[in-house]
Amino acid sequence: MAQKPSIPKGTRDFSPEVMVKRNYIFDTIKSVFKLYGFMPLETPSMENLSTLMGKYGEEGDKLLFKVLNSGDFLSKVDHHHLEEKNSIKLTNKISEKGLRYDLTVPFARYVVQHQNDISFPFKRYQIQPVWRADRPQKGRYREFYQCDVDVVGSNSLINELEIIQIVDKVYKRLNINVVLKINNRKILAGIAEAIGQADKIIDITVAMDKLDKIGIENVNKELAEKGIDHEAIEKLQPIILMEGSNENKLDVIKGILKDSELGMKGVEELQEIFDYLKTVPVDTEVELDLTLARGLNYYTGAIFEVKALDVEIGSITGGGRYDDLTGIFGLKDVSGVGISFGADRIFDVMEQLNLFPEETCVSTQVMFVNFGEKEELYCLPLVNKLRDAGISAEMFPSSVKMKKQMNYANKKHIAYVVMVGETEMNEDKISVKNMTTGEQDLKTIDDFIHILKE
RNA sequence: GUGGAUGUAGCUCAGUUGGUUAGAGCGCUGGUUUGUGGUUCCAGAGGUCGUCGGUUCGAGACCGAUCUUCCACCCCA
Repeated sequence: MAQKPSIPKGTRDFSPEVMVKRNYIFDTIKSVFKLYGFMPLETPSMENLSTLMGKYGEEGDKLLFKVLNSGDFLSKVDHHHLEEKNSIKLTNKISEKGLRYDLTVPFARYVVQHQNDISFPFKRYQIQPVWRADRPQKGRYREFYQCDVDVVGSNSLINELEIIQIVDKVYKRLNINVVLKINNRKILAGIAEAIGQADKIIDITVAMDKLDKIGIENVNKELAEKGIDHEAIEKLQPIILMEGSNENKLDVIKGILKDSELGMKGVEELQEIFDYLKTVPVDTEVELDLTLARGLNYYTGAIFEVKALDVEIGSITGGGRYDDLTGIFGLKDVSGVGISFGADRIFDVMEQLNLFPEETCVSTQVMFVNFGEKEELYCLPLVNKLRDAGISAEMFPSSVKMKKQMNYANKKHIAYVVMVGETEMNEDKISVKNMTTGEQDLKTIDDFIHILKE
């Protein structure tokens, strides 16, 4: 017991039962992505640290998993670096690779690296694990899967519309009730400008974003702690607490931002997206939330976040537009917009609400009981016949007690058990037992296949 | 990274102010039934009490360290 093996903190094994359900999520998401013309892409788990560092803010750098260099890496390090015991400086000397933190930055790197082979707009989806050296909590893991869709090389807000449609369709297919919150980084910047605190945009928006969680008093307290003066906080109140329809909010914010060129640009963008939205059926509620702030380190336009309505779990999907992500890697004027579905949290939501369809836990449809050598030889071709007909079937691999074989079938939720002994072989028929009703009757293999194919 | 809780059989949990061979339910194995699972009844296996160290005549209970899981902050999917 003491030597029981284990896995690192915040990582998980996925049992077959769980994998079937996870694949259901991945397949559903993938099918929607394909419907909108996105193509698959994969990038390595490891990137050069130079690609990753500085893209997620100071906090992000700390949460990067770094990979130690191979070989005798310490021998090349200067003595004074070792004696200094400065972890950050030393890290630069002994590690040059890191595990990816998200899929967006590696994607931007890919686009820049392969710019001559790509024709724009470039639409890709990517479903892979990412790693964060965060302290784990419920719904928060150190290794988790993201399902990203992005379009780069197009400024059109039709792309934003498509992202919203994808969110709508994915959650409709998964049967999860959600609200899609939308905001615009330019509006946030405009607000900061309008209250005379343009340089404090990050502090202001991060505090505003916590409204739902900590309430208005605490938001104001945090703003004051960050050095925002009373007058500015006062001006912010009507914005933070703004209610009403999207149109109303847009009208009000338009008035507030009328002197901010950038802010007005954001208002226009949102207006255009809402206009586009009127042309297609989208059932998901799209709510303009002026306190929404995400990915401020690289988003420049729209910001999206999706929350499940029936479960308390934080956001299950997030994204936005980034105008200059490829610029960091030397490719200017390539704007992108994308969104990321958090598969692990979606899983938790579906598990809690019992939304996985029954079929997802069914593996084998038909099991043949094994009665012995003679029967085995007789049944093997029959099992194969079922498989050829596209029916998943298996024969119990040894002629152990029947109770054990039945038990196996029962636990695996196998729908039918076929029994072929001496009597059946003489008649050239099989006994088929329906495991849900308990009914059992004698028929030919062809009749059985015919029934199953209906 | 900071602060706080937690850890006893495969699972969910009991275990009184430190005191003999640590319990229950579910699950598992076998039998009741040598061609019938999911329901009954009977029997059985399984724990160096997260790990390491300390206090004590004696520790599952107390102390320290470490790990896990969870919660808050930070940030985020």
